[in-house]
Parts: sequence; structure tokens; C-alpha cells
Amino acid sequence: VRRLSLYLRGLEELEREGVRTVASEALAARAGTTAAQVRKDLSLFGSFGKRGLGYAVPPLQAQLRSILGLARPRRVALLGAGRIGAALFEYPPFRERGFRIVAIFDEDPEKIGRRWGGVAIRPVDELADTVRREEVEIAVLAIPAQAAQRMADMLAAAGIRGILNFAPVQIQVPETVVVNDVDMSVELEALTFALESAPADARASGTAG
Amino acid sequence: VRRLSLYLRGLEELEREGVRTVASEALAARAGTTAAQVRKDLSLFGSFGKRGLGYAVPPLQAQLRSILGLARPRRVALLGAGRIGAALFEYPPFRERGFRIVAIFDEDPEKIGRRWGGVAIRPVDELADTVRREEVEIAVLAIPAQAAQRMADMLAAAGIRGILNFAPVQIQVPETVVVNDVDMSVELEALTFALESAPADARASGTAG
DNA sequence: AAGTGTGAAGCTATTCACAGCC
DNA sequence: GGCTGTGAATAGCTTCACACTT
Repeated sequence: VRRLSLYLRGLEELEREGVRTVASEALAARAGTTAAQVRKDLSLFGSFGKRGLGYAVPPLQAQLRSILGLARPRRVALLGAGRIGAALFEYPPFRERGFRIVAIFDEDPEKIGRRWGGVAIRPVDELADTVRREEVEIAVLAIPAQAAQRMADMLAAAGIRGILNFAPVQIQVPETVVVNDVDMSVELEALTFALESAPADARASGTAG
Repeated sequence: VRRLSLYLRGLEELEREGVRTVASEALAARAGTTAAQVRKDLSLFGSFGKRGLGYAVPPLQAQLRSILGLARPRRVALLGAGRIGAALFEYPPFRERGFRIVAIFDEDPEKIGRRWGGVAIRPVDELADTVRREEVEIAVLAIPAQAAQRMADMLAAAGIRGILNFAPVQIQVPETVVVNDVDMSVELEALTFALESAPADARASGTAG
């Protein structure tokens, strides 16, 4: 599934380079996978290519955006105005893909009331109201582990639909909420595992899973 | 593989709670998986449990640390002293697991010469020397996409063994280098995909893959 | 009784190979 | 001739079920 997102990125690069049409082989190289994989993945959602030619870049881009649910902008709340929150708030790929951070929350009274690029940092007790008023669909959890479950409960109660969780803890949510975890120390440890267990035959790129 | 890392975290939590012994069932709950999965995963590396009792927390922790290559501290270089770099530099789970950031690099002359908690921000042309002198094993790439391949080439030439890549681009490295990609916008798009394709039966936690 | 370790079964994902279209 | 779409084959991963140990 997340390969689709890599294909979309590859197509954006190709478009910037002025390429109009692309073969599965070339797209696979950009996404770090194989031509057969690209074709299988895409054919799962429809027939987008032309035999003998390849895929037309702009239409396939539009298709992928639609499949990935990026056809319309998404309203996002950021929880946690610390360093990770700051990094995510300014992260260009988010806004390029249509994610709009419309609300920021923090528990630190020092931070509450400040503004980041026109968005006020609010106290957590305004969460439910703000989520509803601003029609927030997605929350990004950039807070310490011990606060994560509490915030997840409030978000679920406020009717959020998805959570991108950067907190290094497993959160429990009702079935109505989709969670995706991004765990940076797990990723770093996957790397040391690969270093430890394959110091000789270490194969490149993405093998650290 | 990255479940091992989640088990380790669960064991650390359990130790803080004073628990001495744990069943696969309970550990699975913390890691968001099943008891059978925990037993399979662990049995792949040895027999760590006692039938009828479960796993002894501290020894299993030590075993997992060793399997994950965390037995000794790892010397890390941070490339990119921007917002993402700042977030990662201060990220407590990294230092808790024995990752030591011993060098920081950036291309911005404004930033070069500054210090973050005693570590100087250096220009990129000092990279090879510093990596060797400081015996850096791992690099964290927290830089824009267009600079990533260039930095990866320099790191590979300097003899780095692993790269944790936060840049939203696929980098090419020689076989001697292991790369692990962390792509935040891919993760966010995996979430919107799940929202789009399963608005009704959305199952919780980790389903967004 | 409680709970691991593990073969076997079941399932999902990837790769192969090639017919069919441009 | 080049390249997609896709069944078939393969590989990898997860769940099941239960013998066996404490």
C-alpha cells in the first residue's frame, strides 16, 4: 500500500523532469522495487497503462491521488508543540500533498497562546470543540509516551478519524479510528539489527526491515 | 524484526512496573500483536521462556538488546541541523537505547560553528575526516531530498555502515551500507488511504499499512 | 493448571513468464 | 518490438493446535 505513495512521488519527479510517459521498469527504479511489482500494484486498482508505451504520467498521478485519498485537502490537528511538532508543522511534503494543519494543542502553559505561522497553540481542554469547529479529520500525535493514550481517548471522543502516532507507545482506540505508528527508535534499532546480523553480506536499501 | 524492538520496549515498561516475569500473552498486548507471534519471534533466536511460567523480564531484555545490536553504544552522525535534525538530536528514546550523536553537519554557513549541547555543527567538507576520527558507524539523514544522494555518497565513501534516511527520496548506496527509510508523508498517506478505502469497517491500530 | 516451543496449515505477498495489445 | 496485464508458481509470514515442561 505505501508503495503507491512512492509511485506518486516518482511520478511527480518525472513530471518536473518533463517526462510524459513512463514504463513500469523506470518507475520501479525510482520507488526501489521491481517492474513486476509496479504492474501488479497498479493493476489491482485498474488498467492505467498502454501496452508497448507505458503509463501516461499526469493521468496516473491523478489516479494515485484519488486512490490514496488525496483528491481533496485534509484538515489536520497537531498535538504537541515541542521539537517534533515544530518539525512536522513545517515539513514541506505535508502541505504539498494537501495536508493543512489547522489547529495545534499543547499542555505547556508557556506555549499556549503563541502562534506558529498564523495557527494558535491551544490548551488541550479546547480540543473537542476545536476539532468539531475546524472539521479536523486527522491528528498527528507528537507528544511524550505517557500522554499519548489520554490524548488518543480525547481525539476519539471528539470524532477524529485517523491518528498518525509519533509517540513511542501502542495506543488503544475504538474501531472508528485508524492509527498509523511512526516509531523512530524502532527504525534505528532495525538498522543496528541489520548491522549486527549481516555485517558481511549486507544488501543495500530497505533491507533493514 | 521490528517487533523485537517493540518487545524490548514492553519489557522496559514491565520492569519499571516491577514485573519479574511475563507471559507471551501479556507481552503481545503491549506490542500490539498476538501471543503466538511473540513465541514464534522469540523462539527464532533461542529458548528464552520457561513453560508454565513465561519469560523472565531482565534476562529477556538483555537477550533482545544483544540480538538488536544494542549491547554496546553506537556512535551516530546527524546530517542536517534543521527542524527535523533538532527534533532527532533531542529525542530521548535514542539516547536511552545507547545512540550517541557525536557529530552534526550542515551546509548552511549560518549554522556552522554553533553548538548543540556540546556538539559542534560542522561543514560538510569535514565529513569524511570526522566520521573516521569519531568512529561514526551510523548516519541520520535529516536533509532535503535534493541533497540526500550527494550526502549518501560522501557517507559511503567515508566508510559509514548504516543510514537512517528521513529524506523523502530513494538513495542508492553500495552493498556495504544498510539503509532504512523513514518517510513521514508516506505514513500520512497510508492513513488517508485507510480512511478512504475503509470508512465503514475501519479496524483499529496498525491497519493503515 | 499455566504457558512455552514448534510442526503443520493457511494466508498474503512477491516473482515468474507469457499471451495479448499498441 | 516494446511493454502491460495477469494467471501460475514461489516464497514469506501468520495463525493454529497441541505435545511437552514446570
